[in-house]
Amino acid sequence: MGIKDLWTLLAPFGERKPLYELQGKTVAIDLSCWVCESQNVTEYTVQPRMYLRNLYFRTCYLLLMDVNVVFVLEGRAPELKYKTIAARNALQFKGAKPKNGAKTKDRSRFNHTLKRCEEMLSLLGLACVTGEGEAEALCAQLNETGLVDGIISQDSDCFAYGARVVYRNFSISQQGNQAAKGGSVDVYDISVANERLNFGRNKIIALALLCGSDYSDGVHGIGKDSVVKFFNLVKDDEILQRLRSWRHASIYDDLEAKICDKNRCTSCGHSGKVQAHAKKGCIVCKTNQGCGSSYKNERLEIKNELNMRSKALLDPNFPDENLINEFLGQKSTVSELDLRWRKPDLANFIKFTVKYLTWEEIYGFEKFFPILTRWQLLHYDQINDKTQGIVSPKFIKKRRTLKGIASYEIVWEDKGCFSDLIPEEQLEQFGDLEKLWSTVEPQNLVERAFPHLVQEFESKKPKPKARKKKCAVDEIDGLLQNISITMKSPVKKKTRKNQPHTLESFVCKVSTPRKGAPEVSFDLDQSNFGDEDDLEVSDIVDDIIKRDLPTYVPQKLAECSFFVSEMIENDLFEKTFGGYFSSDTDSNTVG
DNA sequence: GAGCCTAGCGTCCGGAATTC
DNA sequence: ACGATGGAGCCGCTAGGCTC
DNA sequence: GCATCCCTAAGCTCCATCGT
DNA sequence: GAATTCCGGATTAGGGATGC
Repeated sequence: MGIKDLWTLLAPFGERKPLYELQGKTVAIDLSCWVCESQNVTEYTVQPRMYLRNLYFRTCYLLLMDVNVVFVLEGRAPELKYKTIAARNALQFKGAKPKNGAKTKDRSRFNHTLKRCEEMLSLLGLACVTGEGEAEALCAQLNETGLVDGIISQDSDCFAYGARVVYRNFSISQQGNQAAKGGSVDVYDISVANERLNFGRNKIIALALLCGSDYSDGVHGIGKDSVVKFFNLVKDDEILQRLRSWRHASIYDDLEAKICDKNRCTSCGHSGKVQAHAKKGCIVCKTNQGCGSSYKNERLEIKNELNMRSKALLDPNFPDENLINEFLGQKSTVSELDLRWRKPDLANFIKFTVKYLTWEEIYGFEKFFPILTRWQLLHYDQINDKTQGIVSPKFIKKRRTLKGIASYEIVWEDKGCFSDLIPEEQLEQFGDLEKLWSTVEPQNLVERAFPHLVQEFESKKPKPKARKKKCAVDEIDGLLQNISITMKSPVKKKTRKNQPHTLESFVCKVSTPRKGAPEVSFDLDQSNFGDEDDLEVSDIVDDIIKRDLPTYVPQKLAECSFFVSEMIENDLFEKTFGGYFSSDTDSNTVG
């Protein structure tokens, strides 16, 4: 699809990005690309309207992500493209033969498909734009004139039509390497390619002429490598004139004669044979043996261009001016776009999906309801008639966080617009009607549209208890004043899950009575400790180092083998308690 | 390609690899 | 009466297999 | 009854129960 | 070179099985 090998050449400039990068942007969508893509997924007979289903979910995704979308439909196909269209028809409707009389090379059937898409999009409140020619041509024009930030398309033709940014391989799938971010897209910015390789729109058209595109087969025997080599010699704005000059310019005859001249050295380009220059040198190069090699590359480049030229001129129409005009000619003039998102039509959408997607009414409602509520949140202040076709927020149920976005779960109620939409038995089967009427919306939108609801919800909700201040090590000093060491049985108390490493908990642990060991317990005023105390042995030791403890404290601690071994391991015991013990005492106690 | 359904995880820390 | 505790249920996210 | 070893889980919130 | 992201290993608490 598009210009042969162009995506390969542009690949180094493409970047896989998460879809949220499109947030706030305006994008033109080549609708036919999405339709073709979906139809290629499954056999037409298995799922004839996959394109509608995927179009719906993709569009919803973009709308809920705050992307302004402009769908562009195909106009009249250029004659140049009839051959491609016939081939595409065969592929798209595989398994379902066209009805009697249907032409295989026109778009009547495909246009019918696009019309159905347009109908569904209009139920979503979105307008489509139809160009006079190819959709990608209009998309590119919108992009070139700055009316949209980029184009979602699979078709590399866009660049030949003048597109600046193309989003390719659009996917909202939660799977793959961008799963966590929810969908991804390849971003191609032609200005980057132009900047780095002087590879612009004219060269892309030249590539289409030489290698082939939807409009032509290109020149037989010419591939992207030789074309790229040739492109390196010519500036972007000179390339098309250069191709035109192939047929008439006499310079090519001279170059051909020069290349074929057997009395010209292929290394330096001067008179004489390369072997002779190698032995006796070149007079012009002023060498006695060998010669310069500056002509070597130039000769290869000239040969490459002459080779391409000879192949191209076998086609009497080369270069095809119709094709150049197709890409460069301005077909439609669009000076402004109506980007307004109109009110989604819930009732007719449900009828539409029952008819074309065989969805149950309640499923259609479930899928469409969040679109309607989002539209309401975005446009609430602009809705004049607040009774028709909208719902009212009943209350905020709870706070939610979706993909890191702080949100509220809102329960809505119908003011009588949507009764009888869903058959009673489906409602009964569904059960939880509050769930059916709930949506999750970003907090900022809810606060803007329904501040009273937020106020009500926040005032009802009990404020979380203020956490106690984290206890810094230097604050322990005061706390330790309250410690009194007594000889009594330790209080057996089940430790809390994820209990912090408090001095108390540590001492309790090491003082677990063993046979023959004196029992030690610390009475500590626990109330002054914070919830998040996170003291480890090193913290405790640091603290002990800082102050003068009564002699008996380290002595008691020294009796705790666990504590001592920890400290020895960390080379802390000597530093800390060196002053309290003689070496004899040490050797008796430690170990 | 995208949704649906089901099942399972949910500690911290530090170094290596990758990206900017 | 109040706070601590434990447990059930839920939440947010990810993954895999299947269906539309 | 206690110590030791080995294995596994590690989210949050609400609510009922229990002890002080 | 700094910042960020991943991933494997470490840490901690708790529970169960086993042995003394």
